[in-house]
Amino acid sequence: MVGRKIKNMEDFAAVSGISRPTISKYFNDPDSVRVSTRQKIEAALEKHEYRPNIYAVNQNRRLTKNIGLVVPNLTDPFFAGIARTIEGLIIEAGFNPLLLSSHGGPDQEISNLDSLRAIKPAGVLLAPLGRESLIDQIAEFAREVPTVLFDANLDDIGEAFFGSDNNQSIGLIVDYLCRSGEPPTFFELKTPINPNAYKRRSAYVAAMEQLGHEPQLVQVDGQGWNFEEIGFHEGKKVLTSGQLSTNTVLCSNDRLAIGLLSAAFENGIKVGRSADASLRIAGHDDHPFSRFTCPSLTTVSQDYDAISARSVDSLMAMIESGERVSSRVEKLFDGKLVMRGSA
Amino acid sequence: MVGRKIKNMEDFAAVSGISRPTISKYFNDPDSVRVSTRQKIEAALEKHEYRPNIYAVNQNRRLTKNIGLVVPNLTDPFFAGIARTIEGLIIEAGFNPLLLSSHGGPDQEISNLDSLRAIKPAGVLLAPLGRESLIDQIAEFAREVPTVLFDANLDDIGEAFFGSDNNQSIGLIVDYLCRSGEPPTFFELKTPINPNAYKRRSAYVAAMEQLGHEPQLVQVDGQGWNFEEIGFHEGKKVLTSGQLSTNTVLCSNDRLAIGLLSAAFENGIKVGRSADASLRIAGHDDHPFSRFTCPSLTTVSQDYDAISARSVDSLMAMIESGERVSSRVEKLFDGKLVMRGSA
DNA sequence: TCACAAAATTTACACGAGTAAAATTTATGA
DNA sequence: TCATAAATTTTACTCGTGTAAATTTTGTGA
Repeated sequence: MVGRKIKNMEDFAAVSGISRPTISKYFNDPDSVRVSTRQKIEAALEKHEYRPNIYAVNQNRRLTKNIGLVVPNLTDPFFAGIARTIEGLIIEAGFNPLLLSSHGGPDQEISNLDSLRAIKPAGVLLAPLGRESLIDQIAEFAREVPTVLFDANLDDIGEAFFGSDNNQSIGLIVDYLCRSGEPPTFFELKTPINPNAYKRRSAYVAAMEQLGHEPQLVQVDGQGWNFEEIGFHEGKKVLTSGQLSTNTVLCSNDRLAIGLLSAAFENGIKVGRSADASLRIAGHDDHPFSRFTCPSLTTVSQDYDAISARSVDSLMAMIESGERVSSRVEKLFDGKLVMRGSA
Repeated sequence: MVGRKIKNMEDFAAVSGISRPTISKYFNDPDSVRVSTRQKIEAALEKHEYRPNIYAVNQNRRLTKNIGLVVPNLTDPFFAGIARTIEGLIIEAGFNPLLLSSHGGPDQEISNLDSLRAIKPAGVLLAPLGRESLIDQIAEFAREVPTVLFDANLDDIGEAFFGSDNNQSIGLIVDYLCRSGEPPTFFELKTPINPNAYKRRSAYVAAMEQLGHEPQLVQVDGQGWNFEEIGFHEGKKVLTSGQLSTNTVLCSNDRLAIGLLSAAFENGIKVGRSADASLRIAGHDDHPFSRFTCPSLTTVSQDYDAISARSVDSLMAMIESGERVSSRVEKLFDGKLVMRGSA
């Protein structure tokens, strides 16, 4: 209100009648100063509006309060949702999240790690793309900065990994599909960009074999992250060429399934589990849009609340203890069957 | 490779045989030093791996190289896509984008502006939520920091605004729908959170009246950003209660339309422009998923490449000149009709 | 009232740069 | 070869804060 502007901590110390080091102490932990002085500081704070320059703060602190959060592709609502959840948890823990997206590109992923190095984060949560070629660079980063992986695992990189148990979740839906109709054909990319896709493929094969059915893989061409597009175009080919040996398709992920649903619709193929339908389609992930496809998509949901919570917890524990963990933790969470209209 | 680590600019100056101030100059503009010294520096850079501490840099620079980018909701693929485009443009211009999402909440929006204040950005690109209650705070922010608005306008706030011409785009699709069938009913939220929604409502009314039809508004309840959900639930009610006086519905945005499509499907109503369809549905925005709905969604696309480019350009011009513009610029871009299966 | 510990203050230095002014070197052209 | 301007170096100060050590003040209990 009054007088000249407060431009630094010294000015603020002057108007609040407290020494600068004590002010500094207050901002690092308000409870570390005497109650009476805290009240003085907070009274002054209301009148004068001051807050520490974060650049000066971070330059001098041993460790910043920044946490990096890297997701493969923010354009995918699935990851956007997860990012939002994790951001919230980081803030709750008193840190500043810094969200970066690799946009599906390995180069961008490395560039993101470089940006993170520059801000000297206390820790990083990374959902890697999983490209072999760059694993060494990621490994080196994880050696420099406390890093927790989620969503996709990289052997022995980072202090911990939290993700979904693809064996369990794929097993679950394969089992359901077999019980309720013809065994599923597996629809996926020939060369997936996501490491989870490979796990799901082998999980499918294993599940089918265990149930005494022969696995049927339909592997289509396609690059990049526009899965709906790929599912649509390649799905059209598959549907018209008679490649499907059963009336049931399990897609490697929901976005492929959304494209395939669209292809089926355009070809006049009725999808669903009703008597007059000729095709069943199921997905994996419980993508935010899966509820609103026509018909709504039967899928498996990942327990992303648990994955997010454990990832953040484990990173925080590491940061607070100041030590790297001795043995790397890997924890896989179970998926849940989400039965809807399409299968 | 050799010897001790480079920990600051002084160390690096030593190993490269150049004085520290010259090194500093180099990092601010490599072309500002003699070619021969630039080569020496770059040679040393390859051997020794050093880069300036961004906190120390930003503390001392008059102006940081940070550009804030605030979008209403990153979970919406529409905004995620725009954010990605703009981020790219900011990087091209030699600045560091800092992406923040308001998550649809006015409080988060203000909190984002606060975070931005802390990093002292050279400029900010803001797509505001448009809540009346907080306009003063946003206005104050825009006075402190060079700000360009996009997507949604706030009167007289910021140095410029770039967005879509809702009158033109809504006019376009109303015209098309009227020419190709029954005039559309307008499906929207009773109390929209987005200022564009109000513009679209009045644009619809104006377009209908101009064509000699009576505007029909169906305004449904619903809070928040889960438009598909609202479109689905409220759409079901509307479809069963016979509120629609025509067989054509124009939704205020694509996400509502996606929900409504889903509702129609579940009620066994065939949507499209074929003879056997009993309902036409159209949207607005050309949402990334609109191509893959069943049937695919007829809509209007916004020219977001132009909006992004002009927004960034105009902010950069302001930053480089160091001056605020004298007269506020407002530019609206035309939308394009995207004809697909649903109408 | 006194002793004692906890908290605050004073003092001093560090962090890693930007930057301005003066002195020096280098490159360029006649 | 010399004059000249441009680039570089030297020197010195600045930014705003963290933090350690020594000293002083404050609060507490007997």
